[in-house]
Amino acid sequence: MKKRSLFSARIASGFGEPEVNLDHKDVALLRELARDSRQSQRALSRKVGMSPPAVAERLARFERTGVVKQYSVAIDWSRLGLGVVAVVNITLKPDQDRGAIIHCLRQLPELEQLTVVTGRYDLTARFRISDQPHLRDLILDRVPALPGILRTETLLGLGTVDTDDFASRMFETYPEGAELGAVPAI
Amino acid sequence: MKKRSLFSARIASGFGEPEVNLDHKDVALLRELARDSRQSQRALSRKVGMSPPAVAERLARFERTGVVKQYSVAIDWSRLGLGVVAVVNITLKPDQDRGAIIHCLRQLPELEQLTVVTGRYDLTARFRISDQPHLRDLILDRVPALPGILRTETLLGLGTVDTDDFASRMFETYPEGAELGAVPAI
DNA sequence: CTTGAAATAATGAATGA
DNA sequence: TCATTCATTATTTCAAG
Repeated sequence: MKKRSLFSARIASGFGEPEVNLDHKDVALLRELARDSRQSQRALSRKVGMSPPAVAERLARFERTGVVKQYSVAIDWSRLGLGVVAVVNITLKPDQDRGAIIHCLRQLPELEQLTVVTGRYDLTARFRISDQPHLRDLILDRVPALPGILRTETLLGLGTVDTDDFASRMFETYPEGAELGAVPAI
Repeated sequence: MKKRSLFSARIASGFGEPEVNLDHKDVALLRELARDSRQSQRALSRKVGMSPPAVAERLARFERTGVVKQYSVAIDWSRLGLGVVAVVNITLKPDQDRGAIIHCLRQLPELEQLTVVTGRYDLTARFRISDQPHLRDLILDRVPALPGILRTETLLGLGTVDTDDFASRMFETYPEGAELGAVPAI
């Protein structure tokens, strides 16, 4: 079966920003950063077989080209009283301005993810909350109060797999010797 | 309006792990880490008004108590040829073992997020793909081939707001002087 | 990209609040 | 008990090859 090229170098057809080409050492570096972004350049240099200045230069290039948007931290929200996830599929009123409602939804601190979609719904929002009263307050009071929403459909999360480790897994799919840019056929 | 306590100290009702108590400096530290997790302990110590060893001790405590699961990196996937998101809502066959299908879905490298839910669907999956052929291969061939899936409903992503910055925004909602654990009423 | 020297940062012990 | 200072060790950065 033909392998699919994911990390190929091409220009994104006029929209957005140009794509970036990565070599094996870039992928190895990103894999290590995805695993632990706080390790030193020296530790990284040992793992990918380069000198520390070479690592520093590549990290700077990642930031310059925008491949790395930021170095962040994965929080266990259940330890901070925000262990409940609610997925809310939203249908907007016809001719509703998406920008306005998106702006309003962004004001809600519980919003974890908001995706504009085509299909059965117009938006899918993912909220992180603490408990039933919190859910009721959000779904029955605050979200319906927003202008332009025709109806919502709430799914209560029972557990999430793979929340934060897409990057780790994606870069780990490319072992040291593999052909760059090829996802193994499943 | 009553403020909702999010970061309160309590035991998570017998399930999961105990919750963790944070003070103002913890929140300030997590806010800085969410903004840039690669900055030095010195830089962190200056920003939160502590000595570097005190910062080191708190970072170690975050990891020990599990509040921080890992230090990660936010990738701009559109720069790597994975700029398209597809949300797939999945209904399982009755009496289907969730574990098996979840295990299969996890094998797909394109899976970015998988949430077990109650409501109209049984699972909602979020995939990251490159283009139309990739989407067709995934949605028409590989996902339906998985055992136990009754039907799927695909939403094509047109754009995502707030993918990675939930932590930043959540911790920024708690400014220096604010009462710990209170989300401002909207 | 690598090497080595200078600047900067992390770690741990001793100490004071 | 907790945070700070200081000395030691480690890392980052810069210049040169």
